[in-house]
Amino acid sequence: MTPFDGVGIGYVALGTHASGTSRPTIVDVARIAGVSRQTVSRVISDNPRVAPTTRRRIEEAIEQLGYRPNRMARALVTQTSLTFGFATGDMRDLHFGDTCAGMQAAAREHGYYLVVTELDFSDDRGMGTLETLLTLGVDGVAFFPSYLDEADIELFARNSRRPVVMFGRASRIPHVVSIAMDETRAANLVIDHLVSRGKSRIGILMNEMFPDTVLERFVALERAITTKTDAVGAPVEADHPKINEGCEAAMRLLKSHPDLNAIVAFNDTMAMGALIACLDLGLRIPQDIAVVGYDGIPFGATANPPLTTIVQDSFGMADAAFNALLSCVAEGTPSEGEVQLWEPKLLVRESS
Amino acid sequence: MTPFDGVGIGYVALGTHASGTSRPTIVDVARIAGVSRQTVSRVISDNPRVAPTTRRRIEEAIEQLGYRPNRMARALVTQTSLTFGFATGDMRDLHFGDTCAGMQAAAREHGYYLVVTELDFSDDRGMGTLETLLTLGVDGVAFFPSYLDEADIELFARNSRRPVVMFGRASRIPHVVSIAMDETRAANLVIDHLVSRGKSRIGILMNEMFPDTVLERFVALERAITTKTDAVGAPVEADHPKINEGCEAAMRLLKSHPDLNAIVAFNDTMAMGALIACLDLGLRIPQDIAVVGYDGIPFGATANPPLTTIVQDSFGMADAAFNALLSCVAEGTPSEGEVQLWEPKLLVRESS
DNA sequence: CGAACGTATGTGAACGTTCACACGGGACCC
DNA sequence: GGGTCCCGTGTGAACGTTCACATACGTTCG
Repeated sequence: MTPFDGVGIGYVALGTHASGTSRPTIVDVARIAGVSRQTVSRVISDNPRVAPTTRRRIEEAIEQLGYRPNRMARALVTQTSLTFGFATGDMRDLHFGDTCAGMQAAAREHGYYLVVTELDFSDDRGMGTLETLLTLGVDGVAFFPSYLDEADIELFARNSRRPVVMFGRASRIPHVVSIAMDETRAANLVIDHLVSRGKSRIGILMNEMFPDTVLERFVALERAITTKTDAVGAPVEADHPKINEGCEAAMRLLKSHPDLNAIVAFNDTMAMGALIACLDLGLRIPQDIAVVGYDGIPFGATANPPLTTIVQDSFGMADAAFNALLSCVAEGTPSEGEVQLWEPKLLVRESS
Repeated sequence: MTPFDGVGIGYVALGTHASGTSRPTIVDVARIAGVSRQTVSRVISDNPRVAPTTRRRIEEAIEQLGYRPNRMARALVTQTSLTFGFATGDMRDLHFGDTCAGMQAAAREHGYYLVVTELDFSDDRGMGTLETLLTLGVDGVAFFPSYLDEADIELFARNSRRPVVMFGRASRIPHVVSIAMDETRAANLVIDHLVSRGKSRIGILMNEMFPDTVLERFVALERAITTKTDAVGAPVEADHPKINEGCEAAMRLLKSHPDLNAIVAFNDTMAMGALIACLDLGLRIPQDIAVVGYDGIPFGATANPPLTTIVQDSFGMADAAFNALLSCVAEGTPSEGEVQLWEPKLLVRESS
């Protein structure tokens, strides 16, 4: 059928992989090249102290055997794996995706490797996953804290004895570098913009998950609303940060507060749900009601109408996270923690 | 400032992590519990052959030290890491995201661990990344082949000596399980539907990347069009599978073929770009032109108008991939390869 | 009552690599 | 010509764990 039929060179006739035959080791290479393991080790770690002819012979042996050094064995002795871990709440959230891509790119550039995993909240709110990452031998961890609170994170940073970077919350936690958007600034951008459009009866759609992370955004928005409009605080509905739930939450919000003329959502996904709800209710966007989201995901541009949103430089923040991990590895983690605050931008489209 | 100020118990006054102090090992636990390493080893691997009192003493020592077994050391001797690797072209593609989430869920359920990475195409079309995954010690690999061709994949499967699952291409490659949607069936669903709507002048928007993967979809569509309409083949434009590029490709397509009354795009993201292009050109959707995508991403529902799309059960396919890896580990990889063909569904919305 | 067995625990070796150090030989210098 | 140095290479130990086997001590049974 395929051009590959009957190839299977080197396999026993069992019909399955000859899994007993394991990969070649450094000793195999050494034997073929007629040198000791250490000399091979020097070649694969680019140590210049090897004679050119020997080096060539070893390289040929490596090529011939298809040898690749075993990272685990190497990590076991060096206590260093050139691997960072990245943990996120939901791989499918595009904001996480951008961050992940940014870290991948930075890692690649520096010869590092990135291991990505989803936090399992049921395992001690996610702590279990982080711990497991460590046992995999990563040199440092960056993560979105999701359900973890400050005490969890500090405990983890202390026990891990590895650099730890946290995204999305601006808390100064010992031994932890946190990288977050300036929520106060973002809230001011949003509310100033809405007020300038004549919208001052503003409702909020929040994420019901990740209480501590969400709180910063919510508090900042409420404060901005109280400061810049006649209202004291704002009505809020919380739900999952997905389209359908965003739609339902917006429905509830508009039912209980029919006088609203603007909705700010926790993220673009919820905001797009809110757009659907508003159109369903026969409201014109933005004349009757304005909708604003957070994150700047590309699909916001295809929404009906295209969505106004707070854009954060996820890619740049990820790059910063990687470099923070790297410099912690080199110079040690700052014991008092460190907070990097990133500037948000408001991307005005037709929904406001 | 925070309630955690001045905690730093156990840290030296250098202002940085005491990175010299490494994590506790099995020997530390053994010493504290007054037993040998092997007895501790038995406890952490749930071996029943340990006296209850001893077990409790050891468990206390583990708790007290915060001991976690080192996966790498364990993998080094067992040659088994309970970890599978997953490699994808673009973390941000939602179709990949669903697959990744599905594998994570399955892995979790079986006590396995999943390591996710993006393929670095510049490193031997992605082979480098796959090889690196292996050196990390995974027990098997699932991946989207992207730029890899059949020869690459077969070579990798042969050299890896580990189970390999490939997504998205229905090729029977020795030692490889491939899991793919039935492209012929999908193409027939799309074209039948369009024809039934009176659309028979159909253009195609393809992904310019990943030639071999894209080819199956393209060939299936062209064959269906030739079979079911008067046309012989269909005009096609290729570009990156993103919104902007989808929009531009659609513009080019409609400029060179103004008579088209339907566009089928490689994925929903491109299709949503096509929607924008059509609206820009003043075409009514679906009256003047119908648009159909592939993948069934949730944002399709928020597009203007909501997008008709081919839905594949990414989550289920991911689950199947995990189980295939698991059974290969247990029973050996089938030497002739195996193809799992999954049934697509057509989700009709307002764009067609 | 001694052999046979079972149960709880310990010991040496191994996994694949690097580190610290040792070794032999040639070049250089006084 | 002997000391010093550098260069290329090799050796034993170590990383943290499990495996295969050994040991010590009961208990059971003919």
